[in-house]
Amino acid sequence: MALDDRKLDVLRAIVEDYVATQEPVGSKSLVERHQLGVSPATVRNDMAVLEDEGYIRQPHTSAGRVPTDRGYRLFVDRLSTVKPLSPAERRAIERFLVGAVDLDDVVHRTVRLLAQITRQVAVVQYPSLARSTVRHLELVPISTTRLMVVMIANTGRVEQRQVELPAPLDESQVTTLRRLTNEKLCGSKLSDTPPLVQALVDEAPQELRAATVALSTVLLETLVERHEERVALAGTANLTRGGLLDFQGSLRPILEALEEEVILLKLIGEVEPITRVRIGDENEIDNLRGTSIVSTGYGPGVTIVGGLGVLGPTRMDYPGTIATVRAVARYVGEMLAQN
Amino acid sequence: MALDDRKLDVLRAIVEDYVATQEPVGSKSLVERHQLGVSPATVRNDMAVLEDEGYIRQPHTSAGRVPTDRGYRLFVDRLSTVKPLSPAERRAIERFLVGAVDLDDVVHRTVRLLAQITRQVAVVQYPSLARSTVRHLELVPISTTRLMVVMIANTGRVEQRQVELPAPLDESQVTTLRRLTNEKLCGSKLSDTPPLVQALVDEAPQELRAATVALSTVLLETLVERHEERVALAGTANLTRGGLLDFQGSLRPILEALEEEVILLKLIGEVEPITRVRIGDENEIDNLRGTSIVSTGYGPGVTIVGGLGVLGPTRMDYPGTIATVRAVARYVGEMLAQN
DNA sequence: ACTGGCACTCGCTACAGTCGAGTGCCAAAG
DNA sequence: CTTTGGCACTCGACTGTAGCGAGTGCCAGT
Repeated sequence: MALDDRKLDVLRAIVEDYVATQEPVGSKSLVERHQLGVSPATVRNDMAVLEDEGYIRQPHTSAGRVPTDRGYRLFVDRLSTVKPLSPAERRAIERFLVGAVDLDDVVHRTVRLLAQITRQVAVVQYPSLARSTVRHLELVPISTTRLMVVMIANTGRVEQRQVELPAPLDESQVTTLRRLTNEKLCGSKLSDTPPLVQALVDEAPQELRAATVALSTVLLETLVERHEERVALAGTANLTRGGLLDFQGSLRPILEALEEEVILLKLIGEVEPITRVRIGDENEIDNLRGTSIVSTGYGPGVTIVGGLGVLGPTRMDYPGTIATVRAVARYVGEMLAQN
Repeated sequence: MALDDRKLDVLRAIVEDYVATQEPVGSKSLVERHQLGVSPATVRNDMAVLEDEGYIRQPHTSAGRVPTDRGYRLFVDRLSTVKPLSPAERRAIERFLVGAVDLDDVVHRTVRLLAQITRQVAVVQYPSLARSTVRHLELVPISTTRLMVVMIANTGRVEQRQVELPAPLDESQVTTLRRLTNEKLCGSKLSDTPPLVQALVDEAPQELRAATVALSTVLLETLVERHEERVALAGTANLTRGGLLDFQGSLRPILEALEEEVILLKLIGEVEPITRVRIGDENEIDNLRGTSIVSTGYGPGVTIVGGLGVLGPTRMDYPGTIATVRAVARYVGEMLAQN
């Protein structure tokens, strides 16, 4: 049976009430709180249909109805209207982000801000190295056989790593090496570096050949393969809101999942600027079924350099959360564009 | 009334049993599990005294006894013997830390290791900048009026910050400025830099005067005053062990406290190599009364460059935790000494 | 197609009763 | 003076019963 407009209205009302009260909602209280223009009995019939179709369910035989993941999905896709942020919220975002002093600062402020406004767990990915270009490579001698390589990306990220040289280099050799690497790599996207690094080795003068080999290993390993991506997390305390009613009582698996950077990256490591909503079981991570995740990409201008998002109970205020996540992503993009 | 040896034995037995079972311990089960050589009635008398003195208490009138903070304190100070780590644990520590590739890596591995072994929340402070010396200062031109300052400390930490110049500088001027700053600051302790930075400004050639002023502001602000200290955290999921029996049911305040870097620093920002144990109410942070914290300093050789520690329920295995924290600190020190 | 009425379900709360671990006290023994 | 066995008492945990009420499904009537 198809769902007519009124049934959709009923579903919307159920979602809204349940999100607000956190209690299963019955037919009577529904008609009281919303102008549906029909009697409780009619609503009950509609509810029976909605339940048959899998959009809502009863926790116990004689209790009210609760939306299912499928119900939330329908709500998000077709029933909710975007809720614009209040001017106060906009101002709060701006005030909070202005004054950030370096990339670390921007990311930390953003993640805290997001957690605070949405009152949920917030995750922000650092600008992805894969999508950055090399601004400068610095080689700092630590001893005659040891260099510290510092890479500065155009997104403001700075990565460092030590490299053990097979043979000692003197000051002028380091200078040459520094010039060569910078000439070769500056301005290129990190994901494009492997062939360039190889060319660097091939073209190096004989005396620097061994050193460039060592250097190239470290460059490839650190900048392309390894932990490459970083994330910041905030607002875990918000998981305890709703006194363990959400998350069926056990925060354990959620906290465990949140400790894994890899998992966080999967959640919010967006490539597209699209805002994505994952509801309950739609989630790929087993530990996080039972939670919903709203994520989006951000970046200066139209290009995307990283993702951010929030995680909360499936019973969350989707319109509000989506609006906030988008707004914060836009502001962060503007912040980055200024550098 | 003074506590004779047997009363101390009884206290020790109570602490051990309670830590193991997590249930109030009664006189009968005590004599069953320990060879005290006396009857339950005698133990009861001793318990009454211990309770008068404030070392133990009854949750309910007709329940067994539970140690108080004061009881744990006495236990830690006088009754517990250091529990040496098993060879397996030692090997696990070594295996886990070997292969760390840069400072970030060392810190992350350490904090996860600590959380895993103790099965509690672990906190590790990055080597304090105040206790580091400057190894190198790099100035990277981003535009003609903008520099990125990258400071590399001897502990491996790298901090960066952008500085807006009052007037454009050309390449050679930047080189001069770089040479001057490095000559002045390299090798000196960060806490000693303020006068040196001032001298740098005073001695700068006329044409670079304005630039050094801008630079000095940023240097002082970033490297000395600002977020200077960083910490890593892991194992929050361990808070949920013991199914909310610890922490009287609410993780909220604890998670909130753990989100504040300032608070974490207070907890483990040790200056001395002494291992410190804070039990329950001894804690200065209100949100964390009800938890215990074991912390110690670490560093290469005898000097201390940072702190690390764990946080758990007052009902924790103190001897084991203390031994682990110390061992991990020692290994981290050795790792750092190798750089 | 909608509505009012009605019987039914079932979780929640309150209350009473039982059980048992553990205590405090006391008088007797060492 | 310390230790011990005995004993009455306390009180939380658990169990079973009963009443309440929100909510449902169904059905007959409009």
